Amino acid sequence: MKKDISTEEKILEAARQVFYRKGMDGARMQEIADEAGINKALLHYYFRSKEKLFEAVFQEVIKGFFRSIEKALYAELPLTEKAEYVVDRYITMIESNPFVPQFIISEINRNPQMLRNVMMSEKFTPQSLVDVFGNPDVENHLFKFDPRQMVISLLGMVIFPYAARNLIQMIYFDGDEAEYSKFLSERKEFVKTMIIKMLTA
Amino acid sequence: MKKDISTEEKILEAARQVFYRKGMDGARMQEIADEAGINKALLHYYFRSKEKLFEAVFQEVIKGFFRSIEKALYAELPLTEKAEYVVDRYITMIESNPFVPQFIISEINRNPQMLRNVMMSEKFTPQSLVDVFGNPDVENHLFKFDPRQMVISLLGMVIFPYAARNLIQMIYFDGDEAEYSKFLSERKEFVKTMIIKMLTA
DNA sequence: GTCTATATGGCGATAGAC
DNA sequence: GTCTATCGCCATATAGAC
Repeated sequence: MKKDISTEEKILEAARQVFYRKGMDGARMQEIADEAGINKALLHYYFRSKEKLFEAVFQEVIKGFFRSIEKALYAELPLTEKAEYVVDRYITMIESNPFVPQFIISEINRNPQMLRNVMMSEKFTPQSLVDVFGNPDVENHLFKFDPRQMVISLLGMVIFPYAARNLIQMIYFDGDEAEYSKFLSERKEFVKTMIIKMLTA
Repeated sequence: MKKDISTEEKILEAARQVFYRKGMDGARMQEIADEAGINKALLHYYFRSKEKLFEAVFQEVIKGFFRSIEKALYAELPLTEKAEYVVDRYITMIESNPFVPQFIISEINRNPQMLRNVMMSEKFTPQSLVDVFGNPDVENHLFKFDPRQMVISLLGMVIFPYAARNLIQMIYFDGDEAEYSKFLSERKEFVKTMIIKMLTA
């Protein structure tokens, strides 16, 4: 049934856009319907309720987010190169979904149980990112720190500029969108350089 | 009029708590009234509308956030020590308001204009944090990078663990709150060390 | 200033025709 | 599967007594 899939996809795509902008509580079913070019009642036909629709979108986003960097984590590379590779993949991925970080951070608190469910349903192995920095087969000076400190730092450096985009853009770039985009495009190189510095004596 | 101030303060405090947990759209005036131990109608007596009440809370939070680190920025210290001092102050401040980062990130998108207004009404000089790293009177190897790259990195490393607390806690700490708190308490030292590494050859 | 009671509008959800 | 019409509730906001 081509028609079915097409409509369901249209709804999910529209819902994603609206939920990105407004969040679960701020979003309106009418707005999603308009965005999808269909009637409001159809949303309830495909997904029973707003809550269910949101869960479907949230699951989809979370899954995509984690899967997209999994490959980089298992690459057979020495520590520093692997770290560079991870940063590269991560930023590239966010660049193509720039609203995801803020969306996730905003919605996490609303229903932590939902996040747990998504994590369970898929077999996420986030430990592997820790392994990248916890691997002791390379000379480095991080032993006195929990390797997760490095992981969180990497994630913070990569994600924060997107999660807090509007704030940063206004404060440090006078609201100039183009200038901030340029800044972000130069950031990949900077973060790579800094991660390597952090990993070496 | 002691009574007036007391009630208004009670409302603001209650509103802050509820808005932290639920956000602007998720919050209910009834819940704020209950939290403040007063009647719902009183909220409208003191603040005309939910929107106005939220703006008052948001302004207050933003102002407090920026002011609290301003002192550290003007300290007369050499680059590395100043950077350490800033990190220290920042984390200490967030530790006493751990829900603020996520709150700000979540609400920024809703109404960027409001943020602009707050920035205008106060005379924020965020440039000073850039000056910390842009100061060329110290030997360092950052010249080929925009000093704002350092600023955003520092902020990301400091803020991200709080903004994405629930997510990180679940993924990397198996949901163990105590363990994550311990992790955070060790983080101040880690970030300081890393910032210094990033600033030196 | 603070309360109770009520108006008003909007939103999620459903009924039912096609 | 898709639409129009409508229900029923709930949240913001106001009226008005005290």
